[in-house]
Amino acid sequence: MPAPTLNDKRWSIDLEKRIQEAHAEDPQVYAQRYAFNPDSGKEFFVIDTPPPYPSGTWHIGAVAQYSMIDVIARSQRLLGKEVYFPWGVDRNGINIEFTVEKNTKRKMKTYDRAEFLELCKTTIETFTQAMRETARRVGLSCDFEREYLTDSPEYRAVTQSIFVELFRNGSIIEDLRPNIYDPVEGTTIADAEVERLPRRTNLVDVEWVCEDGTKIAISTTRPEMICACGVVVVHPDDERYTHLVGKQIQLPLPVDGRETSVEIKTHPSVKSDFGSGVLMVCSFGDQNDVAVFRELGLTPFQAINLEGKMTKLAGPFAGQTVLEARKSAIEHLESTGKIINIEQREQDIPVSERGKNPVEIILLKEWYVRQTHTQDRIREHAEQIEFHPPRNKQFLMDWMDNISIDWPISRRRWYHTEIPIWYCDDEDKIIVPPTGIYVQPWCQEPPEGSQVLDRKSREIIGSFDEMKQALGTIVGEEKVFDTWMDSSNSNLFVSGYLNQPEVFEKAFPTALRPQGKEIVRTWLYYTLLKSTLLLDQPGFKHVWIDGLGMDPWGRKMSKSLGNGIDADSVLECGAGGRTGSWKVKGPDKTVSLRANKIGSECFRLWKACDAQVGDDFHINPEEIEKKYFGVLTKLFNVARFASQFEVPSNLDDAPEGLAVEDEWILAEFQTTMATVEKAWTHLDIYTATQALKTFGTGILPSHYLEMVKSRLYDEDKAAAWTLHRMVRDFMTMFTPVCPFFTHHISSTIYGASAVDVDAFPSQPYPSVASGTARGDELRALSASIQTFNGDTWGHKKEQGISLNQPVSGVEIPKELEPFTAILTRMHHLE
RNA sequence: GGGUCUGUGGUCUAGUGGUUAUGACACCGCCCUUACACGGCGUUGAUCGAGGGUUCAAAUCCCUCCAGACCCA
Repeated sequence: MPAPTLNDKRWSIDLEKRIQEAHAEDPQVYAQRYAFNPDSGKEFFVIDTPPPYPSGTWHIGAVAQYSMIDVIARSQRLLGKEVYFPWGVDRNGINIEFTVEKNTKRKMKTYDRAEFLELCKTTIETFTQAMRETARRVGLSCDFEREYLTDSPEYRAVTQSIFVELFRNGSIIEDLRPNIYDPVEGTTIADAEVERLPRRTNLVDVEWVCEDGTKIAISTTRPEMICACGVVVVHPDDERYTHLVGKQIQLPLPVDGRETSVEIKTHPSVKSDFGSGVLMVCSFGDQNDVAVFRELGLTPFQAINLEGKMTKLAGPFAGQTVLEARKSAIEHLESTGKIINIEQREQDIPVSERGKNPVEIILLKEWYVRQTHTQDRIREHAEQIEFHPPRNKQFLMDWMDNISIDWPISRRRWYHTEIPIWYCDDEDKIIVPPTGIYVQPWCQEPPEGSQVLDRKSREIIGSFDEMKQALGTIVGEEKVFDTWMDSSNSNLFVSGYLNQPEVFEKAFPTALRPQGKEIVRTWLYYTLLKSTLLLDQPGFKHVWIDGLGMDPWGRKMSKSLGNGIDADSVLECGAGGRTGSWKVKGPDKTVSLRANKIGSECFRLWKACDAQVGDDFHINPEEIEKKYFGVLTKLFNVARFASQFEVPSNLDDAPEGLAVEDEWILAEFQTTMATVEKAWTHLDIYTATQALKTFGTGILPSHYLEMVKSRLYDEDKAAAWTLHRMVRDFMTMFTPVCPFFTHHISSTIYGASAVDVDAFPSQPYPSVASGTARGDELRALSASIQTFNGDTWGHKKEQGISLNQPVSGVEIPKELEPFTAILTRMHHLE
């Protein structure tokens, strides 16, 4: 018997790692395979990959999602596209600031700004390195050479230039408006960054007295805000209070610097059945207050300052923090006998997503991206984008329906992109840098080429270099951008906006935005907003929105629940014979999970096969191994079996004299090929992988191989050609899912790697293709063949005959008459 | 409190009006058969979350409820 050219007895994690290391060894070879080559003449397929944020370990769910983006990248290369699969790292933001504060036990604002920035940079670099390694380990075919960092001067320059462009076209404005503010971290935040946490609070019923002496109770959880009360409102239909509307009502607490009573008005937002049905509206206790103030045209009071302390307005409580003032206010009300009732209540209060601090609404002069005026236009653009799965488009639409205010983009933090503006003495002129130059206005003068603009009209007045002397003292902006202001440029950046105009021409709208569904309202929405405001175009051709990685019981993985699974431990499971074990907190008790071998190929196969895009997926290493490692073993062995037979010198053209079973399996194979090609074209990973798995572990080995074994041993040329042609093309089609597996097999047996193929394999035997009479006729026999084989194996078993022993009394059905010879030989019928 | 999505054997999953509901894993039974025992073959096992409705016909469409996830107030 000839020896197989595939030496390894079976697929293993050590083999996987050997192949992987060899793959990355030569940067030239790597670049040849995976780097973006804009001059290739092929159609572009630019992927706007989600630049991960380095913070310790990379979430296994995100790694799984990322590996599917890689499947898309590789499948598009296979379909002949020039793929740009960038590797970017998102490094701006408050997270790294928190990490540094925690590590050094010092608040950011106690540092020298430059010193703090340096600390952030070195800290984030160590996290970034770990992430690069995981990315390679899971087999991402990114263009690592061109790595981009969102905190690099190049990236930040693009953000700043886009800001200037948007400012000049009127999409960005500065204004004094109520903003959501985190007093602990000292910064404005956007609506999208607010979350809600349950807290116990006191609901206090306070007695207020009307000018006519009527006493009414008003319930509030925020008595300290009474000093900012601008109006007391009741529902217009609430007959209990009709007679009081228009009257003045006395504030129950002392105040300083404002009138001591307010008018009673009506407003439809009041819930008559809540408490007494009377509501005090303060600037600003919550978002509803903001809306009422705006609708009634009231002048807001500033009760809380930037440190989160009460202003002069609060009279005796001025200078206290919000919480202290709340306590003092209750004590004061109690001592004057104005408290009717206090009850403890569970309430969801708004906190900042990053710092978990209760937020306040404060009037601040900030920069905004205008968005309320352009929602319909974004919707029109979204209509032109293909969503995968289509239903996840709803997340975007729902969020857009909720948008009622502009997007505040300025932040009072440091490790972010600086707002590129200098203000002149006269307050009428501002200075902006030239396009493509990164500036830090808090510590730099405007660079050469900067321009002076009119602050109101946005017109260019002249060049800074010429006007310098006349401008007097200039002050650089200290504030920075919201990180989403950077992230929402990612598709522009990777498509070559500003830096490579000739590439951008062909690359935009960006082919694909893959992302998780939890950041639809931020990353996806803001990116679409930008492309609408800047270019009046949809940002993407396809948006691919995946579900979240959950624990084995379907719960979110989190540190506090103790149910996380480390990505590296799964990818390394089985390397060097080391098994993996995970202790995961389940709903009832801690469960110990064990697996012997997984690795990147098995992990990718699992994610590709186990869940449709968009569904949340459960991550259980035991299941990954049990369900999918065997598939790799099987496919490996089919290839190993094939490798012991000589590879025909001409694999492209079919030899004369194919047997009927060869034609039959080729008919089946070509149907699978058609399914796979269509699925890869439509970014449908699940269907492609399922089709390959079903064919490769089912009908091919169980029926065809068993049938033609004896012919192969007899050195039958037609059988060898059929088998080798199928194995080669199978590996090619499968390469997006398991690149190292298929690379190894194809280059070992056929001398050419499947990962380098840049055209989908052609039909090996067109005369039995889908739609041909001959092909349909043969495929119609598949069920019969499988049934007949199953019955015959079952019959032998019943008779206690081993499979290689002759058996009598088995009838071959009429429709399988053409297969009589081969079936007789296969089952040793007599 | 509201919205969106999801709910199919023990586990995961296919199936968007039409025979007896797909497949995988697990379980159990049998088999070392010249690629593979990290394998092969086979048997169990689901009133398709619950209830109601539309229809000749419902896992599939509609309503109500329950559970979970995500988002929002």
